[in-house]
Amino acid sequence: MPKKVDHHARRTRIADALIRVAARQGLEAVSLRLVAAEAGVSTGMVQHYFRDKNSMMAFALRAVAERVQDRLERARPDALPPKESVRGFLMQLLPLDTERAEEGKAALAFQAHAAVHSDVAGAVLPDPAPLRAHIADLIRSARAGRTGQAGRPGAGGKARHAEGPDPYSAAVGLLALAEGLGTQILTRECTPEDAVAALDAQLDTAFG
Amino acid sequence: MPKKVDHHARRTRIADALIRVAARQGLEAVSLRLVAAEAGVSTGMVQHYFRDKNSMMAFALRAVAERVQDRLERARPDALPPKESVRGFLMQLLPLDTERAEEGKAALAFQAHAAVHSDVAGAVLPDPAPLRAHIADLIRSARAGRTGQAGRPGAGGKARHAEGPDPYSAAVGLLALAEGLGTQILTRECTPEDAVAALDAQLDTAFG
DNA sequence: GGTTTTCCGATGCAATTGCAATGCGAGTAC
DNA sequence: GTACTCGCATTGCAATTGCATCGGAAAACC
Repeated sequence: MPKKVDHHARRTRIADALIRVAARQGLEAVSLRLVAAEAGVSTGMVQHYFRDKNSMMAFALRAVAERVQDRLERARPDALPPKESVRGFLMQLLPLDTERAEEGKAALAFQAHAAVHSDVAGAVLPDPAPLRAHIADLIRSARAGRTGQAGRPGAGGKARHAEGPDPYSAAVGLLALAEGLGTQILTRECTPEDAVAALDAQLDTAFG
Repeated sequence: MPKKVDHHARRTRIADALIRVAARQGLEAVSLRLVAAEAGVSTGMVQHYFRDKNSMMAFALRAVAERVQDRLERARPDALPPKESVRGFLMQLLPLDTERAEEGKAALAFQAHAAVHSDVAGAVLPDPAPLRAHIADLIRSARAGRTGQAGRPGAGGKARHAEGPDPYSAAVGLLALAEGLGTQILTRECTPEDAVAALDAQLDTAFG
């Protein structure tokens, strides 16, 4: 048997180059040759690891999604009170530094791509439900804590009192809000300060 | 002097074709020939009305923005109570029917484009501040009304009591939320029902 | 050490791209 | 009626695109 190479590593390296190009010049500028040049490899190698451009795009799409997911995992300080924990999550979704801005631009480009090519997106993108459920649980536990009951994030028990919106709707809203604020920051429709203020305001109401 | 034609109408017709192509296949698929074919004209005519592809894209970018703006103007029922008025606005931003879904896909594609080519976007996109200010005023007037004072939407007076988040942050949040929910609907991350529920929940808290 | 199988660089090709150049027809001003 | 100018269709071209093909080189297994 011949040379043993880490296929996944090679593919990821190429996908990273693709993401960089997409973040800098948009998906329209993504071509086999340009991606290969950005990755510092030959176009032949790109062809070797991806049967065609579409599969390369699909892999990169998954790669951005995983990158975001990874950052969320890393920023999971379960020791903090629920509200601060959720705030930590959502802040990670805002493009507040150059690294996340680049990532956000790539993610935005891929969102547009996914909206049009829903077939590849559906097969590759992760299910957003678990994250929503986790945040909803944190909201529930925070409210339970405020009324004296011990919060049990995993139990999914229903709070009796309604001192705020339905936790699930609040979770969906918080995530969508972070995403919307993120794209508005990227398109300069919104300053980072206003975005953080709006997010904090929404956090305050969601947690009662 | 020769034939007299409505330049703006021609350009708009071409831009509409571009938007249709972008909504169906994404901005990557936009080419002079395809847009011309979609518009039912020759590529020569497209070249006649747009010096190059970039200026055509810029014009189309402005066209989508104006289309959204027009729908918002049309859906401005000032007779309704403030909360319902704002709800009417925000609902128009959600892609709940096929027409708005198509428009939303095009808008999403252009957002990604604008995030990367901020120069053209900045020169062409409208200022989001007036809309935010209007919504913030509606929030203020609704709260004033609830404490017995007459609401004066244009006055911008500051409410003394804090029975909710800062109106400006609430307005920024509501608009960003609608945008985020809209893209999540388009990417199938979120059902329309969940989106409407999340939006209504947020409306309830914003208006106290 | 030979074999074999994977890796991947190089080249070629048909299709498509944005755009320039050319030409002409039609309609208006005179 | 004539001339002139704008409106636009056609054609051509260099560059780029995605992809197929070929060839060699390097490494693991016998």
